[in-house]
Amino acid sequence: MSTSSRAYIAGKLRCFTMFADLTEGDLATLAGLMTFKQFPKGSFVLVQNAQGAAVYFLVAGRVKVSVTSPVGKELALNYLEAPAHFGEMSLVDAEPRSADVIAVTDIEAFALDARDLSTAIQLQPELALTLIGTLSRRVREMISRLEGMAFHDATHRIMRVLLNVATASYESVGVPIVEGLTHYEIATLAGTSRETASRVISQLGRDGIVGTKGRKIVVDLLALGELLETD
Amino acid sequence: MSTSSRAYIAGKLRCFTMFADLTEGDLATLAGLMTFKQFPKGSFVLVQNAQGAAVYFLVAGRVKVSVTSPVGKELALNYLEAPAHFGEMSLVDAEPRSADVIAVTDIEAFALDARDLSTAIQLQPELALTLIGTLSRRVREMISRLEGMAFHDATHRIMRVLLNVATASYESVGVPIVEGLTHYEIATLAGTSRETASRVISQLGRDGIVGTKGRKIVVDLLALGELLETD
DNA sequence: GACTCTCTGTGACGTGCGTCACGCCTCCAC
DNA sequence: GTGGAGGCGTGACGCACGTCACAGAGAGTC
Repeated sequence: MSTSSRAYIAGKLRCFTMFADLTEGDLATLAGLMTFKQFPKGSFVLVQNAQGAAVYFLVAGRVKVSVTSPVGKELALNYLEAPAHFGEMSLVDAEPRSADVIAVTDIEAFALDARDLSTAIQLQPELALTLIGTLSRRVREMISRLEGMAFHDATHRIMRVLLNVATASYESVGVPIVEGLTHYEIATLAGTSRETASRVISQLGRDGIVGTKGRKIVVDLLALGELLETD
Repeated sequence: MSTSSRAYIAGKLRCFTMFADLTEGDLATLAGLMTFKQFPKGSFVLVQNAQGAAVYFLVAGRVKVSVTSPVGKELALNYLEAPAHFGEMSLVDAEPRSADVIAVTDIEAFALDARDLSTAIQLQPELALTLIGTLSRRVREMISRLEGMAFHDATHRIMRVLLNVATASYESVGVPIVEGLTHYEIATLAGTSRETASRVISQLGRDGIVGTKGRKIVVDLLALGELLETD
């Protein structure tokens, strides 16, 4: 790999907080372990049940993590935005990939092979802790999704999805809005059908909890939050 | 802590493969970081939403990991048998416990506080990898549970629970049997009601897929496995 | 053995929501 | 603009399963 592309990788890696405090030299070495990859919008970055043992550090774009049933039903596990990493589960065990990762936009990522993980961890022990942290967060998320499926009805789950997405949007952009997600995608996040998602959203509109401007949903965070408390 | 109790801890820790190759000295140091705890059958080892930042190394007994809804419905996430560890999710982030851990039998465990984690990892870097491995496995399990809830009906999920438990029993004892679990507990593992679990099990009995001897269920692994394939 | 407590089996009933069906929007391409 | 494809809204129907209810079986205690 050329020195200049290493410098390019190194620059991108700085965006990850876990690498922010590395020396130039260490960062360059780390960069040398990684390979740069690009995927067009819509392509599969990882596919469920395939072999593969590499973490991906997403530096540009947006991906969807999801699983699909034999009969074609889809359940979305997560949407990730750069900077983020995924695929870390294959690092230690040799199990096949447990979900699809699909590029929602054109994306750029760096891949770190499992074989180089221990080298990377020696360079930056913090990496191990970051991975543990990410995995912990994921287990927590999964538990709360599972609780949702086991304890709450579809209506409730749709509302929770809207609240989460709108809250995230409020925190990053300042507006509590859901956009760029179709009703189908909202449904896959809630583990229910497109029709049910549509019905719930219409009803929330009628109740004045959300406003639907064209294909965007503006959420009254307080009202929706309250509604979710009291059921 | 006395030298003798350290030796006792060290002995118990040897049972964990990740500590098997440590020198006596390192193991003793590690043992010095841990505290020994006992809990009687039925008691709560960890409680959901409580603060707490320690991993527990279970050296004797059996625990149940579960979450409970506000209205008292229960969803079992896992049953763990010594040697196993739990509570590792609180090590890195400061989030409250995301599930209850309840002693199913009298248990003994060693607790390692999060503050001592980096010391422990320096002593035995393998520990970090083990934690990553455990967490990965848990994420996988959660994903597959979630798929179950989203894609399959209650009948199917009950059958899957029976198959898993019986298979585990077959591998450890040589007999494909489900025992020590009530129908209620099976239901909480499948995320359904006690009545549904009962009905499914009776029906499987009538179909000759399982035999119910008293309060034990003997499973025809092949037949049940086939039944789960073809739906 | 008798008593008690928990566990199990099964009927009846109601309903949430998945599915099918179909017409109307919205957005983009040209 | 016009056309087409995908997204959305809503009615109708059916059934899986949660819930209530109660009787019978097992297992542990005295």
